[in-house]
Amino acid sequence: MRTTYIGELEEVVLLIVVLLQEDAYGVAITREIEQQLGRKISVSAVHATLHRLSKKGYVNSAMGGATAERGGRRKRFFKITPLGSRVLQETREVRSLLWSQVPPNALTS
Amino acid sequence: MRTTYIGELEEVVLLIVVLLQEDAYGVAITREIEQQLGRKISVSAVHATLHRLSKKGYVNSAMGGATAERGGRRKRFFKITPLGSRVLQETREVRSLLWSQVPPNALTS
DNA sequence: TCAATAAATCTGACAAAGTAGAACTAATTA
DNA sequence: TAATTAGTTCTACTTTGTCAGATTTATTGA
Repeated sequence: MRTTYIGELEEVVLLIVVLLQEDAYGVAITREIEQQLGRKISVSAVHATLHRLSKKGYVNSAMGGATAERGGRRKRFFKITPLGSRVLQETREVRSLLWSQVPPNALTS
Repeated sequence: MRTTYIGELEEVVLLIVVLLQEDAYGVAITREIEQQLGRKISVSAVHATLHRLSKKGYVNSAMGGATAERGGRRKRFFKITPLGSRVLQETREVRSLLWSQVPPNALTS
C-alpha cells in the first residue's frame, strides 16, 4: 500500500526546484511560480513549503556564497533528493493512469 | 491572474468522479481510490472532499432511487460541473507545462 | 565606520484541506 | 418491529497552504 503523497503546492514547488536546477532558492522559486502558473504567492508560503519538504526528506539545501549583487543575505539553494524524485514521479504516474481512463467527451459537458 | 486551484485529494476525487460516470457515489469513489491508487482512505475523507468540491461548484449531486440490493440508505450520486471540468483540465495543463521543462536526467539522481 | 539600503530567510499565527471514528438514516428482510 | 445492511453526515483533529512582519546578512557611500 502506497503511503507517500504530497500536497498540491508541495508538488508544484518540488517541480520548480527540479527545473530551476542550480538556481533553486526561495525568491527565485516564488518568481517562477508566479510566472509559469500565473499564480500570486508570497515568498513565505514558498519557504514554509520548502521547510516541510525538507523535513520529509524530499529536498535538501545548502547556503550559497556571496554574489556580485547589491548585497543582501546569502541564498539557500535547494535540490531534490532521490526520495523526492521517486515521490514526484509516482504522483505523475498516478495522474496519467487516471487520465488515461477518462472517457472521451466526459469533460465537454 | 489565475486563482482557481484544487487540493491534491480534491483533484483525485474529481478525476474519479469523471471516470466512474453514472456510478459516482461516496462508497464507490472510495473503493476506486483504494484500488487504483493503492491508497488507504476512509469514506468520510472522501465525503468531506466531495462536500467541499460541491461548495465550490465543481460537482453537483442528486439522490438516487432505491435499488435491488440488500437494503440500506440511498446513494448520493455526483457529477462534475463545467466549471469543475475547466479547473481539472487547467490543472493538468499546468503540470504538463512544468514537466515538459524538466531537463532529461534531472530526476535520476 | 556606520547609517542607509538591499536581498534574502525565518517566525508566528491563522485559514483551508485531509483524515478518521462515531453517530445517524433509510431501506430490506424475516 | 427488531435485526441487518448500505450508505451518508457529523465532529474533532492533523497537516498543508498562506501571508505579514521580523530578522539576518551583505554592500555602498558619506
